[in-house]
Amino acid sequence: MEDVFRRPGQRAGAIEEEKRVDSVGDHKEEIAVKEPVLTDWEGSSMGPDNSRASSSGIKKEQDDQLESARAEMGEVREENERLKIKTRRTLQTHLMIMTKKSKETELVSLSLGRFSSDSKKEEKTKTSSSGKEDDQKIKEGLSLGLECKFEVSKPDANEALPDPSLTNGFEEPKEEAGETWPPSKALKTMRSGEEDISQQNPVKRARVSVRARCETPTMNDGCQWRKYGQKIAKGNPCPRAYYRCTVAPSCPVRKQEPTTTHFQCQQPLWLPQLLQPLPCYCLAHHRALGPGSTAPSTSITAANNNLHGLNFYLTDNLKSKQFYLPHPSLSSTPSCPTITVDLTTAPSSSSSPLGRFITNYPSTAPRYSSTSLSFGSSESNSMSWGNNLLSYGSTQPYIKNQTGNTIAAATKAITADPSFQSALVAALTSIIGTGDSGGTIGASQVGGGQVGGGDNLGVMQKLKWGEQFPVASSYSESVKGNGCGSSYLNKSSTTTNTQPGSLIFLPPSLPFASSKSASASPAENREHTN
DNA sequence: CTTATTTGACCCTGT
DNA sequence: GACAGGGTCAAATAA
Repeated sequence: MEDVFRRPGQRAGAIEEEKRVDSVGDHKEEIAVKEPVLTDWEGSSMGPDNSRASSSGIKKEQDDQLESARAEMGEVREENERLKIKTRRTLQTHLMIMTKKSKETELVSLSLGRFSSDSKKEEKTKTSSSGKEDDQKIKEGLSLGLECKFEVSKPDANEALPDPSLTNGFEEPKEEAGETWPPSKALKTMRSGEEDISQQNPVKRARVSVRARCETPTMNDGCQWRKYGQKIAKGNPCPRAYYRCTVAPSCPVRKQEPTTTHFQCQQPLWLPQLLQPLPCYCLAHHRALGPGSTAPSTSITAANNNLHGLNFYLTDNLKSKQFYLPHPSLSSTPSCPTITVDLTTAPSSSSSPLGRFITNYPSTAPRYSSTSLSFGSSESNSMSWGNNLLSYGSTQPYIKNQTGNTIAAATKAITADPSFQSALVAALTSIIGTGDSGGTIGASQVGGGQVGGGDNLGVMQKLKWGEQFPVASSYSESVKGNGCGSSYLNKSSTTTNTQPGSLIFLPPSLPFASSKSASASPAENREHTN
């Protein structure tokens, strides 16, 4: 019986156990109540049979029995009390875990709601709603609006869950979401590749958690989108919505997104969610794109030099932009590596020299210590994450400030792992999206391609009209002729099958030279004919 | 009345 | 050339 109490299971089970504890207590109290009856019975039954025995002897015997029974009862009661306390503690622990989990879910769902295309409807709903609960919700929304944190904080590692099934339950939805979202053509391709990887390394998906303060009340990407079409993509139950930017009448920027966000509340915050609030590419476009402007050759460099943050350089011919991730931390559980980028603190003023990257690059490192991050060889295309929080520091055996490492090596390392590509892209996108820079990652250099800085449109167009990137080409198959860099940005997130929106820069009236043809897109044809 | 959204049809591209 | 699929247009509809 004690074993039952000393093996607390899940919450429901614990409650049940508490009931059982109570019932046991009742039972023992029952014993206590019955005790006199027993003695009465003994006395009554023994009375006539032991009439010859001395009454004092019988009394002694009864007293002994009574005392022993009482002593036993006391022990049982103590034990019962101990078990009750223990069960309560267990329940409290479960309750704390559940509360924490619910808070996480809240964060996720609320943050996800931010990029919902129906933000106006949400606002309407919120404002029209009444009642204390609704007010509370509104307050939550407002507070989130003032400081929106895209954060999925996993339970602390030291708070070990009593039952692993709790963790499993938390991780489960993402798989379901992946399954309920049949991928499109490109996704199939990507998934097939990823599934192969995931079969070999079943739990190596990187999760990016970005903590960022939002300067504006709404998590707006700065563009005003107008829906102009909707289409059901083959193999995708969710129709794809087409939006065009209406900031300017002639704005060529368009984007496409899945029309439903239902699934998003079912899963932790993965890359696609982070990518959904698209940064205002069009603003950069409006700023950067002038008549006769040319597309600069742009490149991105990921650098980490101070070991306390990530610095991303976006450089082009004219200028370079540096994006600093103040407090990135790479944590992981055995099932899910997590990259946490804390943007809530002020960036350091220290700038970094170009050309450093965070990683050493052992060519043959199949497995790493629990506190190290490293990149596997390109053959295995795998990246292993340790069990503990990964931080950049000089003490890390594989994470060193190595000036000798070239960017090529870094990009090679990144190229080796798609999840890290996605993570990096997501991080960069989030940063640039929240920052005031017009810089936009057109396509990630992490795949050996190019990235747009302030004048990213040229790169976008360059991407769109022809030049394929080693990574982008594999990720944006569905875009086909439109190898749009931003499409890659978003398509890259389709590795998790949530099919985020993609952004398309329609060809402006600029005579971009293209390796393909000048009429790569139907829209362009139409524009020319019209 | 204005503006935004929906939705069927059309066009283009790739196979 | 036929077909499939994606992207866009534009009339109809809703707010």
